[in-house]
Amino acid sequence: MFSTKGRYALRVMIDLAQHEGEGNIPLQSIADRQDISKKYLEIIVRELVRGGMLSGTSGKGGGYSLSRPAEEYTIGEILELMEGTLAPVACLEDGVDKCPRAEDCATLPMWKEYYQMTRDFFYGRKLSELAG
Amino acid sequence: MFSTKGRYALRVMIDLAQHEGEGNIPLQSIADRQDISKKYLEIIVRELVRGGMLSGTSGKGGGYSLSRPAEEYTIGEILELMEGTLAPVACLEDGVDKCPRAEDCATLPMWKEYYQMTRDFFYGRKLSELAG
DNA sequence: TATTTACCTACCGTGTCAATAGGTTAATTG
DNA sequence: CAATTAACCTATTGACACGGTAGGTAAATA
Repeated sequence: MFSTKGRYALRVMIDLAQHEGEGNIPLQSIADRQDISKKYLEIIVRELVRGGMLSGTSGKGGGYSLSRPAEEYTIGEILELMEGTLAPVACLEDGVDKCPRAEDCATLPMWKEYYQMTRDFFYGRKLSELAG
Repeated sequence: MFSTKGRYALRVMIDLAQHEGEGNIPLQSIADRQDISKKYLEIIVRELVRGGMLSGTSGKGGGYSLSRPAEEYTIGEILELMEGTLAPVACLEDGVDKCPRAEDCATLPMWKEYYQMTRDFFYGRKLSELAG
């Protein structure tokens, strides 16, 4: 189950995409539109900045703006940044099979297939599609 | 991310499917083969029994056995029983849209599509496929 | 200089996860 | 009947993440 962190991050990104070209967007206005506590959004936005998704400008006239055009973001990269991974099970994280039972695990192939399907799904969707 | 509860339950079900027709299988033997604490498996197995997946018999010669032939189980129903839901976001649980923003939510259609894909994936797989 | 806004650290209550401990009930076997 | 086997039940624990709040500092503009 995706956490609110991932879902809110997506909504912030969509909101910014919908205001593309309008310069810096103050977090307060995003919080108002999305009806999410600004304080909580600060945490989410900070991670987005650190992940290179957004850039923030301080001071009067400041706010946040997308680092790239909205068409150049995939939903997958945003979700993966916030959730840490899209893997359905821990033994698939990092692409490394660390489980000692991996060789004869009856379920691993299924998990791998599902993981691939999930990545295809979310990396195949652009931010601009959801914002439009 | 699927919890160990769901993953262990799957392994128990597969183990039982692999010993189909051998009568009651004591939990201890499953725990040994799967290298999982029997104590912890008790919790998982209890839920499987309550969900109608297994039946347990007490006493000497007792143990657990599948309630139906292995071909008649889907992976989806097992996972859903243990995890509560396969929904990727809370607002899709129970099939009820309780979110007040549902009407103009930019992400809801995507979550619905992913949910459907997930259900198709796991309900399209039989226990007997993984056990064989 | 005052205002605006991002940025930072810390904290907290709740809940779930994964697991352990220690017992009681039920059924079979000798 | 007694002993054994195995399911069944209740309670507890430590660790951790989630969702959110509080209060402050730094930077940039008017």
